[in-house]
Amino acid sequence: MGRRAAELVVGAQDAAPCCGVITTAPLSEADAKRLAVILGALADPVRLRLLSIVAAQHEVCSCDLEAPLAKSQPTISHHTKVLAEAGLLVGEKRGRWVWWRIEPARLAEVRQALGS
Amino acid sequence: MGRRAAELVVGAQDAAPCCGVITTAPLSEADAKRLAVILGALADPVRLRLLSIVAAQHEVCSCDLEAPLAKSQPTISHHTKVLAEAGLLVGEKRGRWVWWRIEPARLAEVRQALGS
DNA sequence: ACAATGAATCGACAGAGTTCAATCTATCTG
DNA sequence: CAGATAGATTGAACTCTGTCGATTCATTGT
Repeated sequence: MGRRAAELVVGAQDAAPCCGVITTAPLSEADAKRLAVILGALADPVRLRLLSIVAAQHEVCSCDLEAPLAKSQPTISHHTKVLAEAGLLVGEKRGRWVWWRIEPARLAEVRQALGS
Repeated sequence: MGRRAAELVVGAQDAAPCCGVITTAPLSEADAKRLAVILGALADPVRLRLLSIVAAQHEVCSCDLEAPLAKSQPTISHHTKVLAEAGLLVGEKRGRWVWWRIEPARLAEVRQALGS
């Protein structure tokens, strides 16, 4: 490996299309479950604020989230993991740091699933 | 009271404007908490399917939800209550039955909170 | 190689959420 | 009024989730 900082995308998802529109036709159990996981990732005050902080700054280091969210390092790590697994956040490891950014397409999918 | 079936709206909410847009600026703790409650109401496979069934039929009786969702009567009652308290569902009691319908404005609020 | 540092993982614990049987309440029908 | 029925409430069992201290892993700089 070179000395150059590796650019490694963390938490990249298949980005499954995910689910139908709930106001159009009855959801299948599988679609409902998939959508519920994503909405579950959003349904937490700390994660919502985390997302909003990242969105406001375009890109944020994990280390810069502990203070504004007033949570411990393991807790921040847990929340970023949940959001990344839901495809809402993408992390890029640069050296010792992980930089996070929003995945706008995923958020758009959720909005669409919630009725065009 | 007359013999006529009372038309009583169940679970009507203040319909608080609820929250800012998460992709615009950091959310306050209060806004994050409010939005998390609504998203939490959505973050369940049974409730998502319940919503989609109601939306597809415009209006549905509680009694007609047990079979398609394969849940007990108390469980259905619990879920409709959660959704009504979140302002996503509105119930109208007519005689022995409660008829539920979607509150599209609330769903629109959630979509807006999730980005433009 | 070694010390320092940012992040992930593990283990434990408290609090919240889902589910259903049993029960209670309200309403309709005979 | 009595019986039947739709829905709400209660209580208990079980699972899931958020949180953090301690630890481990990965990377950087000396």
